[in-house]
Amino acid sequence: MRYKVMVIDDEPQIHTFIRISLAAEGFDYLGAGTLAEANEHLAHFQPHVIILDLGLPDGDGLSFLTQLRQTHKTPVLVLTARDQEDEKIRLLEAGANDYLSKPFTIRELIVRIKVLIRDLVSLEPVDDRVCFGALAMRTSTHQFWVSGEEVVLTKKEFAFLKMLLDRPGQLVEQSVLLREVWGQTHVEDTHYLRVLVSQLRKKLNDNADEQRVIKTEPGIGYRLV
Amino acid sequence: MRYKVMVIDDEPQIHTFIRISLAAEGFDYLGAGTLAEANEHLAHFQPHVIILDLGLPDGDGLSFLTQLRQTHKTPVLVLTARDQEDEKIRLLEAGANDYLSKPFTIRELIVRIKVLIRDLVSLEPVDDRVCFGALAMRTSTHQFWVSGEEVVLTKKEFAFLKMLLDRPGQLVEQSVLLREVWGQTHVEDTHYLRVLVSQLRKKLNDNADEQRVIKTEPGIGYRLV
DNA sequence: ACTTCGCGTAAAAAAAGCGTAAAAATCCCT
DNA sequence: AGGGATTTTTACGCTTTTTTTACGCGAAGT
Repeated sequence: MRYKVMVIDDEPQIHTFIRISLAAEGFDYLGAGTLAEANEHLAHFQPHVIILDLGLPDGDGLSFLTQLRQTHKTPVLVLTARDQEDEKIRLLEAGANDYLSKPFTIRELIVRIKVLIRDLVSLEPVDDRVCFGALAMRTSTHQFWVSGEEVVLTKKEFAFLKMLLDRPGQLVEQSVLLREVWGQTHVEDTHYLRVLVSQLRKKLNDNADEQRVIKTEPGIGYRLV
Repeated sequence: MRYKVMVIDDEPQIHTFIRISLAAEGFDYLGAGTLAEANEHLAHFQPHVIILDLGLPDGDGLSFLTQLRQTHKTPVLVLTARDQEDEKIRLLEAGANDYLSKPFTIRELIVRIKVLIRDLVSLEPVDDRVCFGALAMRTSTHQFWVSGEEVVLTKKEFAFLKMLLDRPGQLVEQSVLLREVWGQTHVEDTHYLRVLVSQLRKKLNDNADEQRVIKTEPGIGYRLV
């Protein structure tokens, strides 16, 4: 199992340092120079750990973190130039899992990454099957079942249902679904959701009146019941 | 749920500081001055988190940690006087989950304890149900109940009731409600409130004269009773 | 006693939101 | 490069929600 570490920083030097050290430890490296790029990588490669440097050109690290935590629990280690206590506390409370202020040694960074993987990543279940009522899903093989019958889903359909199944019974907001499935640029295109849900319900035979599995909360989002 | 934090240190001053701060956060404090004492507590009280200062009179912290990890996975935060990198790395690799070198502020210690609890101890999902009298509401699923019966609410109705339920029994001003539910542009459209409350009372059967749950404070706002 | 103010209610009008179908564009294979 | 599957766009009917409007009532003030 190779773990993927995403590094978000705008200094190429830092990237070089970290990349070499990560490789030496057997980790895969994913580089991002901007938050936009980071969001791209997040959707495509699903990193196991994120190293986030503050003070990026295209946005504020704290709000990136807050937004990330709405959908992901990926461990985040924050790097910062200033050693300011208030900031430290705000970030940790917003969901950061560790914090390192410059200057730091690369050795310490690597050890802390390894601690995050040891404590938070490697204990996740190996069998990634998720169930809810008559629905079942396995991410690793991209399979989906309704009452034991396999149903073939498209990429978007799968991503949508995964969002709901990862939060069984909970309401997931439209904007969250749109951002996760279609990307930041389509957070307001709610008609995508309507078309997809309609299609999905046809596939799942989920039109038995008033007892739908995918429940619409008008104006807010969807949830499973 | 009260979390138990064990502090292992031989300086009484540190104990005092930490004990007071832990109490303020709602955590239970367990003090140990020696490793022998720590082992006692461990067996009897099963703490959720351990704060371990190095350089204790009766033994070496590293071997304590190594031994602990053979049987327990209780999160450990290590405190140390020296900021020596080799030691840091050795400890983290031996199973410590976080590390803080002196001098540190008590605030940072507390925040890091809270992070350990959040990330490693309290993995159970939180139930965000809020109750007041016969009313109950769960934000995460957007559900609402009156005397156990679910009542379906619209977006505005839900937002309005959430404002009142978040401040149980307290008076909430009209302008506050309007700003929160309808936005800054409608802070003076008090007729919105009247229409919505009327409709809401119908839904909640809240017209039993003079004993309404949603109480009007004429000219000021609303509150729950 | 009359006016004024704010509240509650009802009903109509407007807006927003949903589900569906089908066409157009795009993607992704071989 | 072709062709089927997928995604995006577009349009429309329909329901629900929100906003507007109107009116009656009672309390407080003049």
